[in-house]
Amino acid sequence: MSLKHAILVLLETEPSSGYDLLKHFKRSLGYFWNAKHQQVYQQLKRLHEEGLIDCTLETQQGKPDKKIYAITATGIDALKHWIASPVKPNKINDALLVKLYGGHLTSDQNLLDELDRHIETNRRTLEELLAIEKEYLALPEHKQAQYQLPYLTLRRGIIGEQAWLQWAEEAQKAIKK
Amino acid sequence: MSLKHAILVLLETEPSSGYDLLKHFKRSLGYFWNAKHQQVYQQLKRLHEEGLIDCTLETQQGKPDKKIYAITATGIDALKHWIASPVKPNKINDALLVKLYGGHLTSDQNLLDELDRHIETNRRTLEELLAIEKEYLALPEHKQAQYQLPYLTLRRGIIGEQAWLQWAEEAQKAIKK
DNA sequence: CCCATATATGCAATTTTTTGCATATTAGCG
DNA sequence: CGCTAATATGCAAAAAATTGCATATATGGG
Repeated sequence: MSLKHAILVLLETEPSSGYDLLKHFKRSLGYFWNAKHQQVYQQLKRLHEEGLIDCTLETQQGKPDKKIYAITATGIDALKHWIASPVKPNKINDALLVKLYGGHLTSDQNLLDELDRHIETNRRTLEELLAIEKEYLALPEHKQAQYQLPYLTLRRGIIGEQAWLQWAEEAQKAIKK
Repeated sequence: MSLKHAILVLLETEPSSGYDLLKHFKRSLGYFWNAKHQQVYQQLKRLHEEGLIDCTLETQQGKPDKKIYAITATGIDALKHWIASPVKPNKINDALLVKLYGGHLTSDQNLLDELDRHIETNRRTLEELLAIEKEYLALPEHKQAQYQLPYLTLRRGIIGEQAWLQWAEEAQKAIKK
């Protein structure tokens, strides 16, 4: 269960509301950690009960009220502890590959269409990542050094997407024969 | 929930016991679909109740009895239906990257050790995949054509692992400065 | 002989995730 | 004025995954 820790990592950087976190899960953390809004709100509630995070109500004008969560000292301890211990290797469950594996049960056209859809998505993701990289590379050196580790996760996203697209092209050609 | 479909895909190729399937989940399907034994047995039970698979008890000598499951006509229909409809894009939850993202809370050495561990694992996986590829490429052409689609999933594994290792090297260098 | 490993399956409880529903405000568009 | 989208949060139920425990046989090594 690292959703918990993913949230703590984000809150350690900056106090945020659930909604803010969700935006992060769609952006910076998004390519390597996914969470739905219900999951985030539930987890925040639990983390609050466990005393790992604080909560302050912020009234806004023009917008609904926000609950701003901040990590507590206990929370930082828990996070440090988690970070210091080995993480389990990443579990992969890729339905597209299951589909391809059993692809003889459908038409090549269906497989190609499916591939196209995913290529579209992945291409867009790659573009977003490259745009963020560009921003990063435009930062002064000390800022770059500061964000070195998050940048490495970005690199993982970029390299991963590029490899995926390379594979997809290969797969297209093979199916088209 | 594609564990269900992953199992059906495997059973469509060949009737198997839960234990057999588990071995597949550790091998051929293993790099893109993971399942624990309890999950497989539970799912088999459910699929049987739903009438998507048949079950025959096979008594063995020297070994415990086996339940051999085979896909039914209804099962094949369900599978074809699933394969014909678009799959959801793959959800990624990578704890290693969360850890790296919050890596300033621990020592560089800890991060490097962690990376080493994962590199070790991924390198071994890549080797296994390359060994399987070698076998595939040694097959006569008509056999290769027959296994074209599973081969593409293997290629995905290979390309993915290579890219991961490439990234890991980059990350190592960056952390070592 | 004991122990570990491989074969083979499963229940029960807990935890986590997903799905469906629900609400309230403000801004902008036609 | 009604519609949609963005902002902001949540409950409840169902489904899925994980964890812990449990069992039974056979083989091979020390």
